[in-house]
Parts: sequence; C-alpha cells; structure tokens
Amino acid sequence: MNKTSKIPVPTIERLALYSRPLENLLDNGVLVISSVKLADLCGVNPAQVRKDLAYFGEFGTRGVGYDVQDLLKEIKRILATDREWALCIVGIGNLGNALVENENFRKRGYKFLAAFDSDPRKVNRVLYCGLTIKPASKITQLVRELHIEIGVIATPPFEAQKVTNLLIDSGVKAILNFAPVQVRAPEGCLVENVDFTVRLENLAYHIREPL
Amino acid sequence: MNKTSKIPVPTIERLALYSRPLENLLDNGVLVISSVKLADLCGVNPAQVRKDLAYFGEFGTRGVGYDVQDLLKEIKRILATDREWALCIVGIGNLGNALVENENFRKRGYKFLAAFDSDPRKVNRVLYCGLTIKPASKITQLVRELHIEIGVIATPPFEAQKVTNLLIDSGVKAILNFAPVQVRAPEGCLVENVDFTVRLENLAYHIREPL
DNA sequence: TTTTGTGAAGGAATTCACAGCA
DNA sequence: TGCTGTGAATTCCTTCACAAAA
Repeated sequence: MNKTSKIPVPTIERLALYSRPLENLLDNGVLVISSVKLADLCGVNPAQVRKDLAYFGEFGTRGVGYDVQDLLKEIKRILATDREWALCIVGIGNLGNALVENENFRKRGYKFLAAFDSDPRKVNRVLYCGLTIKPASKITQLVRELHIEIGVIATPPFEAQKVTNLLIDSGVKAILNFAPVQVRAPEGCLVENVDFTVRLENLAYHIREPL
Repeated sequence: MNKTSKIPVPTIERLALYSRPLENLLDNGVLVISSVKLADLCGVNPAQVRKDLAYFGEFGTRGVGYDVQDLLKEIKRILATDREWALCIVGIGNLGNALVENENFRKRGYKFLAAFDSDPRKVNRVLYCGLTIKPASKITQLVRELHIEIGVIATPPFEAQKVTNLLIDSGVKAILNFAPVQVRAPEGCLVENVDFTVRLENLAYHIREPL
C-alpha cells in the first residue's frame, strides 16, 4: 500500500518536529510516550500526532503508547535522515559561513562536501570545518564528482537565480535558498526559500497596533 | 469594518512575499502590475493575490491592475514595515553574528539595538555593526531601557527556553528563535521557531528514494 | 482501563468563474 | 475589452469521537 502521494505537506514538517523531543526522551531513558504527551511537547493536537504517524504505519500499541526508540527510528526512516546527505554551499559570507560550520546539520547527516564563492579573495581560504573555498566556476565539476544532492545558497540576491540554475544543471535534486529572493526551479527540482525577514514581518504584523 | 480577525495566517506570509518583487518593479520604473503577473513572479495563483489584497481594501483598478507604488505602500502599512522595529539578539556565535550584521534586516527597518552573550570572553567585544556585546545579565535592564519589541535567539538549544522566558519577562512582544528547539511562550507572547534542519528534512523526504 | 487508529465532521484556505467596473 | 473583487465550489487539513486492541 503506497499512501505516499496523498500525504499532506504539513505532516512531513511535523514529523521532523516530533523527532526533536523524541531524541531527548531517548537520551533521558524514557521508553514509551503517548500521543497526548508528544503532542504537548510539540504544541500540536494529539489526534494530529496519531494521524500523522498513521499515514506511514501502525507504530503504537493501544493502551500503551509509542516505543520511543522504535518511533524515532521509523521517523528517521521516513524522512531519510537515517542516512547521509551530500551538500554544497554557495556564498561564504557571514551567513554562509555560519551554515557550513553549523554542527546541527552535521549531526543530522547533512554533510557539506564543497563550499563555493565567486570572490577571488575568498577562494582557497580554508574554513574551520576543513573545507577549502572553491571558485564558483568549479560548481558543475565538483557537484558531479562528489555526487552532491542538495545545494544551499547564501549568496547576495542578484546571484541566487543564476546559482540555482547552475546547481540544477549540475545535477542537484534540491535547493535550500537563504538569499532574500524567491528563486524558481525548472520542473523536477525542489526549492525551499528561507527568508528571515518574512518571518519578522509576520511577527511584526501580529504585534503591531491594529490598523 | 475590521476584518483583521478573520485574515488567514498564510495571507500575511504572502503579503511579505509580494512586497519583494514589487520593490524591484518600483526600482525598474514599472508603474502598474496585474494580479496575473504578480502571481507569476511569486509562484502563486492570481486569484490568491487578489483575495489576499482584498482582505484589506480595494487597491486595484479594474481593467488596469495595481499601481506598484501604491500597492507597496499599502502592504508596508499593513505589515507595519513602514516604521522601525527595535530588536535585540541573544547568542553571538557564527549564526548570531551573521544575523546581527545582516543588511536585510536593517534595510527593512529591523534594527538591532543590543546584542547579548553569556560567554565572558565575548562580552565587551565590539561588533562590526558597532554594537558592543553585553552580558546576558543585562538583558532585562537593556530591553526595558531601549524599548525592545522583538527578541532574536541564536543560543545553543539548552539555553533557548531560559532566554525566551527572560526576554518575555523583560517586555518583548515577540521572539524569533533560531535555536534548534521548539521554545514555548506563555500566553500573549508570539514565537516563531526557525529550524533549518526541519527545512532540510522536508527537502530530503521529497527527493529520497520512495519507501 | 488506557491509548491507538480512523471514519466522519468540521474548519480553513485555495481556486473557480463570473459579475462589475474602468 | 481587460482586469479586479468576490460569492460559490472545491480542495485540503485538522479535530472530534469512538470502535478496536492491549
């Protein structure tokens, strides 16, 4: 039975959310958790938790709850975070540097195998994580050689679309874009645009004086 | 007529999205834009654009479209980005530094007035943007003195909830949290959790080999 | 009894399709 | 004619409420 095609996007986002407290519970030796408790930890409705999980199988035991370790393993399997992913980053400014050095990515299996910048003054600099910054002209070659699957963009906005196209032509399957423009992907390639100012504007709207 | 209470959250997010290409259009001397073209630039449905805008008034001209300058002004008024917002940041690691130095925030009126870190080695360091890092013990005092409205958190995860509580007690109205934990806000205070790894896991799910 | 898994109900957001106006 | 503004239809997601199972 393949239900994959009808799974709501928000469900996927929440699976990632559920895995965070589950990791803590596992570390703290908690063996079993109910949908009510997990929901509470994540700030969602308990029925939501059960329904989200039920899309993928029957992971719980009625009258008992979910085995923490099993559930975490299942979620990781579903999200494919039980394996390593090959990433590259383009644009090593303050933000790009913070991303490439970020331990959270590494801990979850997201490994940066290459870092690019178009600024000749940055090329050949060695990053704290050990990577050497390569010129943007090497993107296609290295993405192919290293089998990079996800490209992270932290360039200035005016370069972001060009870099996106280049990465996609080179074979990456998805783009995580931090440049403050909406980049477009040709069909078949996935793009996530992360714009911090959009989040701030959202907050500002809700706390501002009413119109 | 106050429709504010029934406005969908996604509508607010999209208003921020619409404003980006509108700024470009304005810079390029484009005077008028149709919902179809704006929708195309943002990757949404044209009816969506019209409906979103219609929640707040009648900004367009039938048969013509929307005046770019007027529309942008209206959106900025709605989102309250036609004024300045006082921010502080807690946690000056790589990411915190990248955020506080980020020109995009400044350009949109989000001004960091204070930066905090609990690491004594960082305290008193002067940042590129001119701010001096203050000890976390000064949070309450400075947030009050500077009338800081939004707190940005870029601490390690285990400190994030404590810092959240402190900021809220000190009077901030909203929190933008970059620490990879879901922080909880007591009632009345707004929190946005931005977790990059959640975005990556979302991408990974969609490009992985099917289960 | 407790808690899952799930059909049904309810609610929310998107898209359609067209009336209304320039 | 061309494009907005909007009720109606549709789609999508969440929550309820309870049967089934341990």
